[in-house]
Amino acid sequence: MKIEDIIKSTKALSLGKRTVLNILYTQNLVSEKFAEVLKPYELSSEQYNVLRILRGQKAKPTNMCVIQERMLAKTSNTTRLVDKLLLKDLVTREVCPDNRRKMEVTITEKGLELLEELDPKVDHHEQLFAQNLTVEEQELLNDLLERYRTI
Amino acid sequence: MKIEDIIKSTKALSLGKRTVLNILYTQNLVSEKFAEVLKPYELSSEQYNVLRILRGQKAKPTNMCVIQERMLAKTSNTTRLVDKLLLKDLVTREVCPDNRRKMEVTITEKGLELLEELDPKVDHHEQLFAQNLTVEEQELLNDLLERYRTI
DNA sequence: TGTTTTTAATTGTATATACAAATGTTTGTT
DNA sequence: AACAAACATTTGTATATACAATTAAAAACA
Repeated sequence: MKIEDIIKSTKALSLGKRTVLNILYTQNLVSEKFAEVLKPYELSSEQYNVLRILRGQKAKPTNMCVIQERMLAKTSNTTRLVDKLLLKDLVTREVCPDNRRKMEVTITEKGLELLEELDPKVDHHEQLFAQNLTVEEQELLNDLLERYRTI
Repeated sequence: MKIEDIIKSTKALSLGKRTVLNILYTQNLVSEKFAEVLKPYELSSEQYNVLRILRGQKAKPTNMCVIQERMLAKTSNTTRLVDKLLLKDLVTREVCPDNRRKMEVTITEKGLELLEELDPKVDHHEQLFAQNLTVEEQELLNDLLERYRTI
């Protein structure tokens, strides 16, 4: 569906505006579908993202600021996200012995198991959209986005 | 910058995952820059979006549900957004005389003036990104996104 | 050593989003 | 007319984001 029809615009949009709106709307749709995938597990996409980062660290303890810099949205609030994960026993948090300002966050066995259970569902979500384009088209889309966002 | 470098991924990502992350990250960046444009006017992007929709209605009174369906994020809370705009005298809200369930929201002169002042700054924001691609590439990007999100 | 600066994380406040429930109005049905 | 169903909006609660302020520890330095 064309973006003009989606926002029911009365007049034609400039190319620049159309591109911005298309990116915003596509992201909305992808995020919405992803939230549906996570919903049965009572996990928000931001919480999932933190777990994913912790697993990427090979389950080594990870500081708050490392988590923050690896998150897509340079969020302000890693503390409160980790709080939520702690309540569910998906991570542990301890004061770093070398530097007592830092916290060491580690994914638990339970957290790893949850991610493993989610892996195929996350793959499926990605394929839901990817299947609409050929491999070449996907590569092209990635390339265009990467160049588009260069400031 | 490649998406792998941005999230500092230790291992290579699948094409499907890369595309999802690229869309999420690009939208984040575009939205972040847009928030900067609006900040001096103490307007959030969602509030701007409501004003834009009301102007698109040629300043005719518009129901809450019409506003809602035209918003990119099928948000739950048009009421509270309109509340904020009311406080700033950018819109008016009255009970619809034909159907007392409905509300008629109208952009004020002050709201229209604010949008006019913003127009060139919004255009500039769009161009900031658009200038990185040729017209043909932008058309291609729009086309790929549109097809990608088809469920 | 004592003071200042920087760093890491947390907390507070305002705003926005998701979802469910509630309110009030209109429409449809018997 | 009385009751049920549908509709339009609002409200409540939990979560997330943006930004500023605060706390505590470490590093720099006079």
